[in-house]
Parts: sequence; structure tokens; C-alpha cells
Amino acid sequence: MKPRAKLQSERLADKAYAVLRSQILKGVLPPGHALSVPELSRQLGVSRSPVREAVLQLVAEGLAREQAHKGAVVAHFSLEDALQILEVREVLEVASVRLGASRAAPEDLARLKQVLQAQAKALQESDFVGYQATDLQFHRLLGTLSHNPVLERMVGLLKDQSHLALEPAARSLAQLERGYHEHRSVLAALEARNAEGAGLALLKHFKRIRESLEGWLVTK
Amino acid sequence: MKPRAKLQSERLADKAYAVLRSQILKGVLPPGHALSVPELSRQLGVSRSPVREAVLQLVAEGLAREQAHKGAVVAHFSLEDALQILEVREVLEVASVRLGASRAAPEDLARLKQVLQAQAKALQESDFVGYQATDLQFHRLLGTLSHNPVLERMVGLLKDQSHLALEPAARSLAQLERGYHEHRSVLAALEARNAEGAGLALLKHFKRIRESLEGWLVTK
DNA sequence: AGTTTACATATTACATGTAACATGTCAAGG
DNA sequence: CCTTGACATGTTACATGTAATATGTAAACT
Repeated sequence: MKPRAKLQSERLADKAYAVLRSQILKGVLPPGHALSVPELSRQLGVSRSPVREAVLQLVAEGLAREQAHKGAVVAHFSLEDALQILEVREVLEVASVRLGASRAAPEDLARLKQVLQAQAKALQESDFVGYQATDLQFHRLLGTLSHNPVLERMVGLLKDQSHLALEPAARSLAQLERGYHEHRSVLAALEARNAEGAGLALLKHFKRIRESLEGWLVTK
Repeated sequence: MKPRAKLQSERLADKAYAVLRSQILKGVLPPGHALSVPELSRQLGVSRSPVREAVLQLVAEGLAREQAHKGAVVAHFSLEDALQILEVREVLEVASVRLGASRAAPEDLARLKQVLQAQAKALQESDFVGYQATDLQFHRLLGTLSHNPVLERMVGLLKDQSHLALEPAARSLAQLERGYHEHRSVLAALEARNAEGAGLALLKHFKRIRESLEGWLVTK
């Protein structure tokens, strides 16, 4: 019956992974940046073993890629990659939301509502990076609605990849606002326990994201 | 301009991974079996590093689980796990097939047909394990139809997990035959480029699998 | 007997050593 | 100028060392 002071995993490998993942998603480590194991082990003040493990984890989750004898780099996604990821996200998140319409607990919906409020606040303050963080949370929460951990995990993995892939296509505030309203429609349908409607609302959201991505392409 | 004699990855970690994955899927390493790194490194005649890497890969792909300080074991799935995996497989494979109805190349369909022939042969010979192998191939091929590598990878990962999860529920030959005919319906619809029909046929397949799994549960 | 303690064993988690390999630089040679 | 090739540097991939930790077993105590 020990007090168990350490609730965290405490493993250096996990800590290294958390640091690297966070830095990748924040853009501190941009796509293409080399993930040199000796270099990172010096920076993090640990040996190469846990760092190697962390890098492998990132590769397995699609946030980094490695080629033989050349080490890993932060993943960088082409437009085609981004569209392919979006195609799968659409399928998975729509499924999750449709299932969630009947399965979601009131707390699940409350959490969604909370995130939407944070999102509205970020919009008011034109807090671009803040919005992106809430967007990540929102779509991860959509994954939890299904109460299916397998689905939840995949939604999370793909949202992370998407975050990285869509970062260069820095969207305008106007589009962020459209995204926010589309999110609201999804929540509204969920609160009405309307699976069909929630699925359709989310489909619209993805359709618009895809179109704006293709639109951004021509400007570039 | 070297001849590049070595086309395989040649990495010991990859080879160890391939061996372990194969043994897990074949049931040589049954669910719950410990994956001791020192033990495996002795058996495979390599050092612990590549073995550790292989085990991590397996954990990342859901074929093994590890708990802190106790090492990894071959994943074992509850009935609930199996149903959750099936739920996501259904969503992904149906999506892949619907997309594939328009995107699939004739070669894709030819490969499917080939696998179905092998499947018929395995049935005739009552070759149980042979059938399982073709089943794995068939569903992996469904993933390729979409020509979306992200989707393809996820379909493959989940089919592997499913294979492991459903192994204890050794299905009867009669059910294998039903599966074969359901596969045929999917291919027929695909050859007619009928997305709707192919999706529905595959949905039926999954519905029946789920029901027979629940049926098996009560006998157990 | 039943619990506890101590010891032996095995494994993880992290650290470090090292050969093979890739890449960049820079000077020699065409 | 351009190419070539030796050298220096840095990295991966694999091997091995080791402290902390978990587990099994047997002796010691109640």
C-alpha cells in the first residue's frame, strides 16, 4: 500500500517522446528537420537509448519518417498526402460522430461545448495558435464520442498528422470562423441526438476544408 | 550506378520484426506469451537492440502490449476488443471499397479474383489455415482499392489485429464458405463498378461476422 | 500451517562502445 | 572550370555494460 507518488510513467523515453511530439506539433521542429539521435540526446540531457525509442514512436505514428542510414526527419506532407489524410479522417470522424449521437455521455457533450467556448474566445482575440490547439482538442473529442478506443486512437493519430500537414496552408481568420460555426452545427445535432444530422454537418466541414485547401493551392 | 544486390532492407531489426510478426499471426507465439528481449535475442542470434526495436514496432502496431517494468506480451483481445476492432474495420473497408469502385485499376480486381480462387481451393481442401491466409490477403487488398496509402495502412493494421483477436473463435467450415461467397459478392459489385452495391455487400459480410462472433460467445 | 524475510534470478531501462556508412570539404589533377 | 578522390565529421545500426526493479523460491519466524 505505497502512496505511489509517481503517477506519471516517469520513463525517459516517454518524456522524450512527449517533448518531441509537442515541439513538432508546435512547429518548433518544422517538417524536414532532422531528428538526430545523438544531437537530441545532448539537448535533452539523456542517453541515446530513450531518444531512439522516442523517435521510433514518432515514426510509427507518422509524425516522422526515416530512411535507411540517414535517420529520421520530421514528416513533411505533400498536398496529395494532406488530401489522403483528410479523406480517411472524414470517414473515421463521421463514423465516430454518428455512433456518438447515441453513445455519447452528457459529459462528452459538455466537454465539446467547453472547447467550443474556448474556440470562440480564441477567435475574438484573433489568437491563431490558440485556435489551432482547440481545433486539435475538438476533433480528438469527436473520436471519444464513439466510446470505441480503437477508433479514438486512429482519429487522434490522423488529426496530429493533419495538423502537421495543414500547417503550411495557414488559413485565414475568416475560414477559422467558418470552421467554428461548422463545429457548432455538429454539436447542435449531437445534442439533439441526431446521428444523421451530425454526420452530415461534419461532412460539410470536411468538404469545406478540402475545398479551401485546394483553393490555397492555386494561390501558392 | 551500383547493381544494388540488396533489395531487402537487410536491417536486423526489420528481420526480427518480420519473424516475430509472422510467428504471432501464425499462432506460434500465442496471445499472452512473453516477448522477453534477452530471450528472443538469444533465439534469433542477434543482440538485444534490434530485438527491442522489433518489439516496440509490434507494440506500436497493436500486436503486443507492454506494461512498465514487466516487458511486452503478445496482445490478447477480449470479445469487446474484437467487436471494437470490427466496428472500425467495417467503416474503413467499406469506405475503401466504395472509393475503389471508381478508382481501382483492372489489376487490382484481377488480384482480388486470384485470391478468391485460392480461397475456393482452400475450402475444397478444407485447408483451414490456408483459408485464413487468403482471408488476410483479401481484406488487405480491399484496402489497396482506394489507392489511398493512409487508408491502406490502417486497413492492414486492423486486419492483423482482427486476425489475432478472432483466432480463438475458430470458425466452422460452413461459415468460412459463407465468408467466401460474401467476398464474391463484393468482387462482383466492384467489377460492375457499383460502389453502393460493393459497400452494402461488404457491410453484410461484417454484420454476419459480428453475429457469428456473438453466437460463438454463448457456446463458449 | 501461514506469513515474512532474504536471497537468487531474470528483465527492463538506460548508458555507452564501435564498425559501417553517408555526406561535406577541399585540394589535386584533368 | 569541372571532376575526382582523400580526409574529416557525423550518424546509424548493432552490440554490450549495468543499476534498479520485479519475480520466484526457500529458509526463518510467529
